[in-house]
Amino acid sequence: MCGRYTLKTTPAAVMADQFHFEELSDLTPRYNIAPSQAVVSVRMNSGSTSREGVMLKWGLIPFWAKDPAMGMKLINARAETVAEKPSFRKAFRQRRCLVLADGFYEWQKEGQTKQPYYIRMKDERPFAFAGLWEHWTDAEGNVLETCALLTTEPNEIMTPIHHRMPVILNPNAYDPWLDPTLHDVSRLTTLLQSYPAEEMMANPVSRLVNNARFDDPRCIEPLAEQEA
DNA sequence: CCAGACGTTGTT
DNA sequence: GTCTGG
DNA sequence: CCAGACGTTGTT
DNA sequence: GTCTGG
Repeated sequence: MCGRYTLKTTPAAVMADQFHFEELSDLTPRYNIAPSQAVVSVRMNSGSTSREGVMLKWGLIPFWAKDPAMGMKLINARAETVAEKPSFRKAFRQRRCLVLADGFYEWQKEGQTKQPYYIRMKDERPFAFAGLWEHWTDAEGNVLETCALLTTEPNEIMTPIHHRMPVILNPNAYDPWLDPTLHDVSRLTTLLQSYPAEEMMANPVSRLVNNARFDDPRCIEPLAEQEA
């Protein structure tokens, strides 16, 4: 699954260039992005063909939910079942998005303890998780825009670490994934592959990352295997 | 008909 | 909102 | 995802 | 054990 990630060396202009959305102003480097926080995403402008950058709260609240606490559970959606699940299917059909990142963490179980790993591209390029977004209105009429990240089978680099991994979209999948007129489930599902392991690298990191309040470059410092 | 769930990961 | 279970 | 709280009465 | 907060 994916429950923490980074978005660090990403000046707004570079992100706008790579992902083609109107520039967001306040991009500060992040080393420990956690559920419930505002995350940088890209979606289609409603009623137009252009992309827009938007901050979404991580943890999807279905539009029909009575209690927004539901969002604390729905941080991930399984790619294999997302088209049918009541909590996700409408968003899967109508509200797909990119969530921008340049690395993510997974915890490997070692007996009673867990070792965090940091996973990123070998060339350090930012990438896009496949996401869904939703809007929810409370009793006072305040609107919350929330999102969830899709997960899939692990690739060769992830298999020793964890049995799920986030869906990282191939750049040529951005357009169809974001296209609100595309509703063909099999075409959409085809986009949700495990990203090629050859382009990725993983290394153990300090347990400092465990604490979501610790948002610091030390989260991603490689740890030698023997001291892991 | 109404009531209650609606999710993932991981654990057993 | 929509489906399942009673 | 992990960390940390999980309670009341009464005081400041 | 389970829920909330980050």
